[in-house]
Amino acid sequence: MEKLTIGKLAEMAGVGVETIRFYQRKELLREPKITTGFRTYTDEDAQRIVFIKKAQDLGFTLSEVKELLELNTKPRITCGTVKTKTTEKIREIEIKIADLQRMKASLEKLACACDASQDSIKQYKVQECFDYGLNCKC
Amino acid sequence: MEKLTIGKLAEMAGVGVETIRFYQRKELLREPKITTGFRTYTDEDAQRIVFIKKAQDLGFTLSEVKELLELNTKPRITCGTVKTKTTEKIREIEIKIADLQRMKASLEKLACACDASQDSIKQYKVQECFDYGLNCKC
DNA sequence: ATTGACTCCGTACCATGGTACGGATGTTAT
DNA sequence: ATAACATCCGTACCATGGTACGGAGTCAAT
Repeated sequence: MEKLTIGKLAEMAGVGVETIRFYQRKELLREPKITTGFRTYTDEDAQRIVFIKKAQDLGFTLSEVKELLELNTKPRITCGTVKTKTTEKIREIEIKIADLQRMKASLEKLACACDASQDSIKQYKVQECFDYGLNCKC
Repeated sequence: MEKLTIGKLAEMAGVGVETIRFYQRKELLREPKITTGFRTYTDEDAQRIVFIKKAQDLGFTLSEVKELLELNTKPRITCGTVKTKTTEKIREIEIKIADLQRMKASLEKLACACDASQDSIKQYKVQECFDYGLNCKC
């Protein structure tokens, strides 16, 4: 297992040094003991950061990510606990997907309205274009 | 055209008074002259706020909404401009949906593994679940 | 042993999208 | 005319997710 300084870790994980310190303050990342003046990190820490970033990209907030990560680290975690948390997250994801699909549908109507009447739409204000798009039957 | 106080406007548009003042500071909303001690607003202001909220619901940030609204004041606004911005948003949303669907599939495997085996659960880490999916056969 | 790069640490600051406070002033109803 | 309420205005504050600063300590090489 490699020993990494905070700078190396940051580079490996593709984040800034300050971000790592921020995650430690937020308890998303362990704070290793200072063995020799500086802290030493491992590959696992890098993987954890990469995971945080990935989950974040998927629309999870840092506190949600923290919850997810706690599924691993909590002692005496039972199958039931994992399943409950996981199922909760699945529900949340489903809601997010539904929201995004609703947004997408509205935007598609808007885009379609723009296609439909190239000439006449030019006269419209943006608001009207939105209204037209949102009520458009295409 | 009705004369509205800020309170009436807020009520009409379904936002707080402070939100209106905030939008004015952000130049999303005009700041009407104080004719008689208080500012007077019109229906158009209400419609503008409603538009802002609508666009926000579609995933536009306030500065993106501002850009959209500025298309009105600029000459030769084309539907194409709106369409380009809209299409960009649609792409963003599609990517988010795809990511969430991948994540959901991974979490479903995890939940399934919880059902399948009580002993092996400790072997599974959330990260692995996200990264590679579980080796679960269910 | 000194330079230069890196780290440590607390703290301040940034953007986003608001929300709250509170004293002064204005309007409206009784 | 006086109470009751609304508005005005600057400013402070909130959460989220970081980013930057600066003095001090540490490490590794020349």
